[in-house]
Amino acid sequence: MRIDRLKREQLRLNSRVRIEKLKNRIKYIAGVDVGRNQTMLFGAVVVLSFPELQILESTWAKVQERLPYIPGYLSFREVPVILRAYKKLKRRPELILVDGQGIAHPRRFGLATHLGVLLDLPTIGCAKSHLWGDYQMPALRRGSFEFLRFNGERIGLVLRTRDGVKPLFVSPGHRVDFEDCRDYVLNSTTRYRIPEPLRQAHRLATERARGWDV
DNA sequence: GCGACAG
DNA sequence: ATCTTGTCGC
Repeated sequence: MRIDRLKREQLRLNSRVRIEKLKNRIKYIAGVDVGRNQTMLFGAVVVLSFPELQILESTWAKVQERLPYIPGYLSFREVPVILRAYKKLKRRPELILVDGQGIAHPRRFGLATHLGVLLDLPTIGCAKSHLWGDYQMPALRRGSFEFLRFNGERIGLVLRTRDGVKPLFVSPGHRVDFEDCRDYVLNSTTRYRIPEPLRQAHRLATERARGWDV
């Protein structure tokens, strides 16, 4: 079956994943997201200054959808259009926030990890809901978190980005560690649940998707 | 067989 | 992901 080939590809690229502390101080942070309209996928990338969080540049691209959404294989559906948009950027972000899981995935290869490995750039997965791992609900205060675990091993964190609001499922994508995940997600989140780079990428992706009529 | 299941 | 009005709570 075709899914078996995708699974083998995840396992093959898996050996390149590195979970380690970010080396450099970040000045450019990006957010990427994908929107849909009929059979078209719209990928958006927005680069912001850090820690000011001012928008510096944004690009987008559209492509025909190739695969349906299959839990565990989201990256094969969304990575192509994200790469297309990414290539149009002039600036090179030093860290990318991705709408989806990092290593908090059945084969430790979620969308953020897949993108990070292909670009060989630091990435953090920020999912709005749970996919993999066990956890306890964190306290209600912004900044509170609990580790996401699989067989006792840490694979991410459930992080409260706003007081009393549903937490985010954050996990290392590539070249970052758990502490980086907490630091950068919290420091790029202002008055909403979603970190600013992702909010902006989502705005652009849905705006392009809605304005598209075959 | 049953429940879970990023976007 | 996307479709959508009202509504609950600070």
